[in-house]
Amino acid sequence: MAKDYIGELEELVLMAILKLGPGAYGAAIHETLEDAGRSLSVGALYTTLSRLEEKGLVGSRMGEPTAERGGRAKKYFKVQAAGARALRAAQQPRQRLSAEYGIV
Amino acid sequence: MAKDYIGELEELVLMAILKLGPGAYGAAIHETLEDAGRSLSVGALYTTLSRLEEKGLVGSRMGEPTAERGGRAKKYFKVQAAGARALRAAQQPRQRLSAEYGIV
DNA sequence: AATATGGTACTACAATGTAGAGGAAACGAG
DNA sequence: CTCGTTTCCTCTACATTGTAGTACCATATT
Repeated sequence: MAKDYIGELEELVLMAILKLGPGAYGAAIHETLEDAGRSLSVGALYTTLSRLEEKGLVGSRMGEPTAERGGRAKKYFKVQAAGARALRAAQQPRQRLSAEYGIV
Repeated sequence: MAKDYIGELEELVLMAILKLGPGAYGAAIHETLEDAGRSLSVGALYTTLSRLEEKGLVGSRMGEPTAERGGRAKKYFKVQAAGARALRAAQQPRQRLSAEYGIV
């Protein structure tokens, strides 16, 4: 694994998926991030999701269309083992640095 | 302030400077990051430092040459108020997301 | 059938991350 | 006093991530 660092957004997206659990699909993830204070466009999110999927950090499955107005099929995402690992790896240096003066 | 997100490396560099305090110069920062488990080339570090300086997140001053073998003048960096703010801003969404399932 | 709604995909460009090679300055040994 | 060694900074070029806008699709309402 030559390159194992993920970016800032990628990290947040992974966390949002974990938080949402089984109900993690695009729009919900977007809302979660906005609520957390990280504003971004919907397009930016899907691009990031695609890249995470390419790298094997998240997996996805298409859901059934719901009976709501505009109920298009949702794409549900979940964090793979490799994704959880990448998340931990991303957080480690920060923890080591912050531990010493408590800025976390 | 249209764009106020900083990247993963930028964040770590800011933290390393804070940790080192007055003794924060290139090589020391590099060593600190390596020790924290974030390996990177020296070139990558200086590029990042320049960009942080351009953005006004860090300031710098040239030191006096020391009396060591090869004791060339060092460039000392410090985190500006805007840098500390950016650091906090970068950490906020992560905290809000992680608070709920404790992955931090 | 037309439009509103909730959702995903594509495209193109900006910002960050990355490393390598290349100076510049100071010291010690000859 | 000049040469190699050490320490440190700068420049260049390219890869990866971040960003938003726009297009697109399917269903429900009217």
